[in-house]
Amino acid sequence: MDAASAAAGPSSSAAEAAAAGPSSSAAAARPSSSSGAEPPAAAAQPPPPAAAPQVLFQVPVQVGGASSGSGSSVARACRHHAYSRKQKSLGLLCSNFVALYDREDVETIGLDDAAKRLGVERRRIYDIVNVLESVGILVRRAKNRYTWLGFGGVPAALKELKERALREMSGSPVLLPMEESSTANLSDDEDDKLEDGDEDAESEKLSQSIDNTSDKPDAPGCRLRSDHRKEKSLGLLTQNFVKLFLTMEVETVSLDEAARLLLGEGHAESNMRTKVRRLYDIANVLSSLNLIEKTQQADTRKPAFRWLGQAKRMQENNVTVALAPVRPNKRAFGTDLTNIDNKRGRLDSAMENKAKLMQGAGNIVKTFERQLGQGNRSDFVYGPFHPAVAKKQETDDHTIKQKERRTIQDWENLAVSFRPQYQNQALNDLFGHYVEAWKSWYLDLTRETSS
DNA sequence: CTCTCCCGCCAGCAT
DNA sequence: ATGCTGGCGGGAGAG
Repeated sequence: MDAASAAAGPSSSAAEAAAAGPSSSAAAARPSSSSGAEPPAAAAQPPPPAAAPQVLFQVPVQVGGASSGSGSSVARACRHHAYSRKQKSLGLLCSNFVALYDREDVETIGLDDAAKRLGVERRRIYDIVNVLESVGILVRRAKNRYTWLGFGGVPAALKELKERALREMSGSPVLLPMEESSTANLSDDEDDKLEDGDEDAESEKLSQSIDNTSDKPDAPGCRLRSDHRKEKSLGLLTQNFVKLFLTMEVETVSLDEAARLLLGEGHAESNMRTKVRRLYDIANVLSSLNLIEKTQQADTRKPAFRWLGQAKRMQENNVTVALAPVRPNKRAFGTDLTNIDNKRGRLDSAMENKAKLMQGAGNIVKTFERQLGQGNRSDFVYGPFHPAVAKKQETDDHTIKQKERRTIQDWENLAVSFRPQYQNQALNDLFGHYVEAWKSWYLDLTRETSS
């Protein structure tokens, strides 16, 4: 009740409606509940390599394939052990999804078909598909129909995402003239504005909703709903989450921080929770894609995610097959470790350095709030934030005194008007501060080095 | 206890 | 009207 009411209040109109149902439904829905159809042989299992076109996944677990008639004996025998969340995780489902479709002969995917084959509800497929689309692994073609692009599409998608992010940051007005007026009347937390122009190839899902209102370029009323909804889409959230990694040098981000960054500060707590829940979903599938991995922050031990950036698929036997040069010690989602990272040589080879980065990342929000509170001071320096471009190894011979400086050329062009355009005020401002800080730092540096 | 995150209701949009 | 999408948050499993 408390939760329900609390949730209902702050959130959107749709929220309370949902709030009403859950309790009852949830109860019935739980574990190996009844609810009509027997939960099929759960999710998943890595399909045989040369899977026949009609692969039907089986439960990888002890529960046994217990397909139809509810494997009475077995099921009952270990009833309470029968249900395991892990077997139904989005991550596992994603792995199976990929295993099922990542073949040359696959090109279009039907959601129903996928759901059936994987033995899950259609709803879950949407989750998977939305994030996969965000990273370019597939594209929505039509209702119920997606085209498989495969991992080959990832690099391009990431590149695109990164470019878009940088473009947004560089001040090029990305679009949405009418956004804010619209969100105003929606009682909902208008925390996040709306962002990118999203007419990029891969994100036609988004353009779709824009199409039908196309005739009137400035008819705010119409787009509102869908836009508002779109703003919160898993797909967009995925993209923004990824952008976080692509545009900042911070390697590790806790979902908490991510949520805050993506949400802004107006966070209505319940809102934060929701966002974090979504981020968990996203992180799970991104993890199964090996785009990120779970670790923990050096100092806090707080769980966080590290960007790997090398999408690769898992082989049935759980052996990961790299599609591109990947860095060594890989880790499966969920495992923890101390972050040892041999990827970037000297830059962060030092633990302290790393810890410091993390420390800074952890303080982003607080710092940001402080900044907000006292108007826009522009001389604040965000240590941990360095545009990802910086990773580029430079062979250039600059008069670089400090290691950080080595990446300057990469950013030079951005220096001029490094202005974020994230749809939410907080992120926007955050970047703004960062950029301002960086700019002045950069100017100082150039002044001092070149003269 | 907190952290994770599965689950399915149901709103909103497309057909 | 029907069907497709997918936001959402309850609440249970895992730690």
